[in-house]
Amino acid sequence: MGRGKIEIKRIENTTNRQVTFSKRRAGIIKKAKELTILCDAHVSLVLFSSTHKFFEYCSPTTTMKKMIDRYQQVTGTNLWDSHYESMQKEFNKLKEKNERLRKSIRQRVGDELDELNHAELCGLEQNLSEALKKIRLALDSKIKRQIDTYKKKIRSAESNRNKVFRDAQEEFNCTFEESEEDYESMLVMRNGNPQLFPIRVQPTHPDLHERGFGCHDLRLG
Amino acid sequence: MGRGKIEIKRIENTTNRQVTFSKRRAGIIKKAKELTILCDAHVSLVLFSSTHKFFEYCSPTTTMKKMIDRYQQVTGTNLWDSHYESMQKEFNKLKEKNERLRKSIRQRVGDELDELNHAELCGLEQNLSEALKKIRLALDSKIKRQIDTYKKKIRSAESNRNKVFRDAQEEFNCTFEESEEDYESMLVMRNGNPQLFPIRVQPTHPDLHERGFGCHDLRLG
DNA sequence: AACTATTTATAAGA
DNA sequence: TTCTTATAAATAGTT
Repeated sequence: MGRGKIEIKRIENTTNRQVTFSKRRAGIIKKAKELTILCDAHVSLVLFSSTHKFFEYCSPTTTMKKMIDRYQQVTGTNLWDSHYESMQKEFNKLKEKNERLRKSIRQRVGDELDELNHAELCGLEQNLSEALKKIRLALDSKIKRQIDTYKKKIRSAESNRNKVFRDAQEEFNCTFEESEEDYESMLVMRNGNPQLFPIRVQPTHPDLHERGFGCHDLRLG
Repeated sequence: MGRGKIEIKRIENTTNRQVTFSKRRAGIIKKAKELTILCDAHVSLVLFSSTHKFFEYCSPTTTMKKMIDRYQQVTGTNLWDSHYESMQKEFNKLKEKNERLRKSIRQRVGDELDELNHAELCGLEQNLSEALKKIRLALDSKIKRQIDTYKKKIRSAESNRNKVFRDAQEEFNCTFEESEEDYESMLVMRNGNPQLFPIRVQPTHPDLHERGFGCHDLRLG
């Protein structure tokens, strides 16, 4: 379309090439606009000239980003992933580690033991039984500390009672009879429920089975 | 350019619109190709029809990814960032989960128990003691199965020995004296080391302490 | 950048 | 969809 027919091959004359680029660039962008309007289409067009000048057109009904997202959905390529390959790798490594940890916990809960060989099973048994010892020691010392704390509190309450008792005797200038029953009922009134801190005798507490442990979510997320 | 001039506005007739899209799509892609060749340009063109059909053209001298990368460089927009951010979030979530799992394992090994309250400690104790029961059951049944297997092998070896013995008697047409010592030594020779499969008597195996379990890498990676 | 002869694209019809 | 063809539009070469 012009004064003469041209062959479609690289225009060697630089000036001529640039002029043609200018003309045809305007032409193709006009075509893109018309296609957008006439046919209700979404068009994105990116141009770089041989001199690295940049031009673009994108249908006003969309954005470049949306077009690229759609492009990826449709073509199945994932340009983001290749761009962040190293991060993706780290992500997958972490996922794998996560799964191994979950598996380890599952085995420590007593599931999926089939996958372990004899030595591993022995190791696991040994490991758990030692952990159990530690946990029982920790539990015992915790309870002892708690008992000590309350013994102290009781002693302090007792001495306070004695003081009040003496003050009362002084106040009324007489002597009260002191019975064990009075003492017990007094303590109960002070501390509320006297059963608040039961002492652990059995190593197991079935009522606590579902609390805190044994309810880990072992799915991958 | 056609039998009649048309106004540039949406073609309401659906069929007509699709036909026009087809024709003009071919036209614009041809123009893109020509621009690429004539002017040594880089062109990328993405099209979606009103019926969501996808078409593309990209100069063979480049790729869609390169064009998008260049586009971002030139425009200064960073389309990757939003993707990067969401990925980073996911990554951190995964890391947190990972740390929680590691802590759980550390507590199941008997470390960092201070951070647990009384109820949690009881729960953990309960949980581990039940797991230990399961593991011991699994270990016992594994050993039983192994013993059975070797009993069978021994029986089979024994019957084979008897057969050989009879064959030999037949062969030489005479009777051999059969002693327990011969039998034992024969078995030893057949099976190699007769101590290969020691039977587990004690529930713990201190020599296996460091094998397979108890050596988890609990650092974050 | 403008002009214009010509080629090319395509609207409408088959 | 594809082909045909009259006509509109794009543009090569020129000014």
